[in-house]
Parts: sequence; structure tokens; C-alpha cells
Amino acid sequence: MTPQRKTILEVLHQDNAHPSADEVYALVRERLPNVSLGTIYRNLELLSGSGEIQKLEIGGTIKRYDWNPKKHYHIRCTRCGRVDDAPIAPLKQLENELYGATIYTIIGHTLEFVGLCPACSKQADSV
Amino acid sequence: MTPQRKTILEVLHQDNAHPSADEVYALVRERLPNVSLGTIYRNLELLSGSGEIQKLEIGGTIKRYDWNPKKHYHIRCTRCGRVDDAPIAPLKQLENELYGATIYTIIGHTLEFVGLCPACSKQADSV
DNA sequence: CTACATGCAAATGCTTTGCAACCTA
DNA sequence: TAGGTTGCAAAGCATTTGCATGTAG
Repeated sequence: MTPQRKTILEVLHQDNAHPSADEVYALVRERLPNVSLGTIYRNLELLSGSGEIQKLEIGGTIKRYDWNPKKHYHIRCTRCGRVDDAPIAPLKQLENELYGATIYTIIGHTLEFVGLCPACSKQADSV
Repeated sequence: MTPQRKTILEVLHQDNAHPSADEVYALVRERLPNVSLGTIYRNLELLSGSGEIQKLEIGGTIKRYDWNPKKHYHIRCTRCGRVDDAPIAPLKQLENELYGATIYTIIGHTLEFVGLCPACSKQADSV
């Protein structure tokens, strides 16, 4: 547990915005001005691998990270990329519907809502 | 409607494997040896923008393309990246559950199952 | 004829990796 | 002190873009 890793965990826990690696980098650098991006990526990968945090594989080009490792759904703004938790309970029965209907061994599922966040909704109205 | 665009549409319709841009490139090049990757990307973007095909924003690093522009779900092999259609009907009521519960203007949702394809399941067993 | 499309190559953006120095347990 | 970790920089991979040329309508 290095200072870098500890700080990464801390900034994640202080941020509900599901930051990207770059955003984590900026936040950590406020406290440890010499961290490198490589260290950020390595630790985010390591922490999500060990289940302490969650790597979000959602639409768009960049990955985001969630301090909450529990399964839950998200909603993403298609315009600005903002991501929030979706207030809906996990659908536990969903995978049952696929048993016998697919040739795959099912591991899990991800559900992502897309929409416009308040700020972008407002802009869209005025256009 | 150039020969390039026509051929891209044709190879997509002959392929149920949800190919990546690179795979489309390889398939088109069998018929038009001089196509460029840039043309592939430009046309895939254009065709999905006009609703003739569908761009899949699913987990993993690369985008895949689907000749079928209708909403449907997919299942992806976490080991080899193979993607198939998931035999489950779209959940039309899902977004209703979020109305009033989120600050977003909801546009839609994507649901992706993950698992192991038959080939990768077999390998996993023998490990 | 004119606007759009193409091929080529360079550029971009995000992420990963090699390596020598450094630090933690 | 032994092994993991860091900073730095270069490399990697998918995708996008600028530009001169070519082609469809």
C-alpha cells in the first residue's frame, strides 16, 4: 500500500462522478504532484482486479472508475459523458431467461441507460 | 452509393458475427483490394448515422457493427470477444422505472450479457 | 460540372509497457 | 534486502482527419 495507491482510493471515495483515469490523475496530482499517469492506470487496474473498486465498461471511448465495487447500473449523458448511478435495483432474474436459449456460459450482464443530464437537457431545449 | 459503400453493406449482411471495423476491412478487401481503412470507418459511421446499420457500443476496446439496425441485445465472450445476439426480447418497460427517479432525460438503454462462448468454455474446463 | 467520396498517410486519444531507480514491508 | 512500485518516456492500438485526386450523379 503505497501513498500513491492510498491517495487514488481516497480521491475515488470523495468523488461520486465516476471519474476517468485522466480525472483521477488530476485529482491525485493535487496532493502528489509527481505521480505519473502510468501509476494511475496500473493502480486502477490492480484495484479493480482485486475487487476494491469497479472499472466501468460503458459506452463511449474511455473507461471510468467507480469506488463502489457492488453491481449496480448507470446512466450516461450522450452529450457530455457524465455518468451517474441509475436508481434501479439489479435484475437478478434476467440471466435465467437465457439459460438453455444461448450457447454461451453466462457470467453476468451490464445494463446502461443513456440520456441527457440536466445541463445538457437545458441546452438541447434552447437549440 | 459508391461501390465501396455497397460492398460494405453486402459483407455486413453476409456476416452474422458482428465484425469490427478491421474485420469489415478485411472482408471488403477481398473484393476491392484497394479500399482504405479510412473509407471503411467513414462509411460505417455514415451508415450507422443514417440508421441502415447499427454501431455496437459494447464492452471491450473495439466497436463492432451489426447489419440489423433494430434494437436487440447481445452477449459477448469475455475471453475471445465473440459477439452474438442474445435471444431475449427488448425490455420495453425498463425505462419507465426510471422516470421521476433520475434527473436525466432518458433516451434509451443497452443491455449486454457477458459469458464464455462454447469454444472458450471448453478451454476453461480443461484448465 | 460540382459536390461528395476515396486512398494514403499522418495525427489523435486513450491506454499499456520497458526500464532503471526507489521504496516498503 | 528482496520484490513490488514508481516516474518517465516510448510504444501500441483503434479510430479520425487533412489533403490531393478521383468519381458519381
